[in-house]
Amino acid sequence: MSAGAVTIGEAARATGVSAKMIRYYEETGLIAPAARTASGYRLYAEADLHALRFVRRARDLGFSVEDIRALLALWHDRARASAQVRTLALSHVSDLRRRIEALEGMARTLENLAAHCVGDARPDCPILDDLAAGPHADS
Amino acid sequence: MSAGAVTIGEAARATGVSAKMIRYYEETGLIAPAARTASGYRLYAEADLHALRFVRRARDLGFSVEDIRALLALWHDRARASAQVRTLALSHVSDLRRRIEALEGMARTLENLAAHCVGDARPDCPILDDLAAGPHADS
DNA sequence: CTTGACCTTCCCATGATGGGAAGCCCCACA
DNA sequence: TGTGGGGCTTCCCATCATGGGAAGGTCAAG
Repeated sequence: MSAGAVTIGEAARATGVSAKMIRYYEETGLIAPAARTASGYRLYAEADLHALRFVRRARDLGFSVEDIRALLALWHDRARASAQVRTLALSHVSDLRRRIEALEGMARTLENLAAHCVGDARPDCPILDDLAAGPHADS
Repeated sequence: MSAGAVTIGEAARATGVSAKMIRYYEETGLIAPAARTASGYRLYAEADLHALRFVRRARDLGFSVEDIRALLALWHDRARASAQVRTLALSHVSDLRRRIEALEGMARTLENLAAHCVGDARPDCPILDDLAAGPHADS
């Protein structure tokens, strides 16, 4: 099949995962230790690149490295139940939704405050007034 | 006026900022070094607590410590233009909105994938298939 | 005077990433 | 055959905001 193994720089270019991160993933056991040349260079075969692309895609979807560890295990487990994958994905979605709500709350509050701030050369500013009032119950 | 100064633990309780963080904020110059008792205990007067509550509120609204540094400066500057505060706040809002959009994209993608995954005992799983396909253009 | 709760400083860890130094390796070209 | 430049190796450090914990001093109540 294809030419065979490539070095870490080419693997990085081919997968969108930086060489730094490839080494880090190896060090933390997320991916298997790469094969090495006689002189110690890491070598990546097509299957390794495939795994790296998997990791990259999962990172793009916001999964933590720990989550990806689980996803990779499921990927490699041909006897997995798709329910497990689905559960993992949906629990990540609720996490995302929770974070989105938190950020939404902040954005809404700030937009409200900004809407009441004339924003001219005068010093009067409801935004600072709000901050100065300290921690709020919410919104 | 009020009873005077309190120790760091009471300040933490009174402001919702942990003692650890209070020391950190002092170390990094976000807040002024606290007064000290003869034996070296930090002491916080009402004005200090006010500043800490300001910081806490700003953190709750997602401002970075660096942003808060600017906000505190504006707060203390009685000649400030409210426009400056407003600009800072709105730029933070766009940052929040950008992050929200990124998370939304992830959540939507995962929900789509999950919707196509039967999630039973069988191994077939569009979620893993997607991940295995590697980095995507988007959505 | 003891006890327990508090304070001090100092160091370490997190998660995922990048920066950079020192030193080895490999290929192409002269 | 020698050399230059680019790529590889490992190792250490920084980020950002936060917490944990150890070793040791302090304070107030009993």
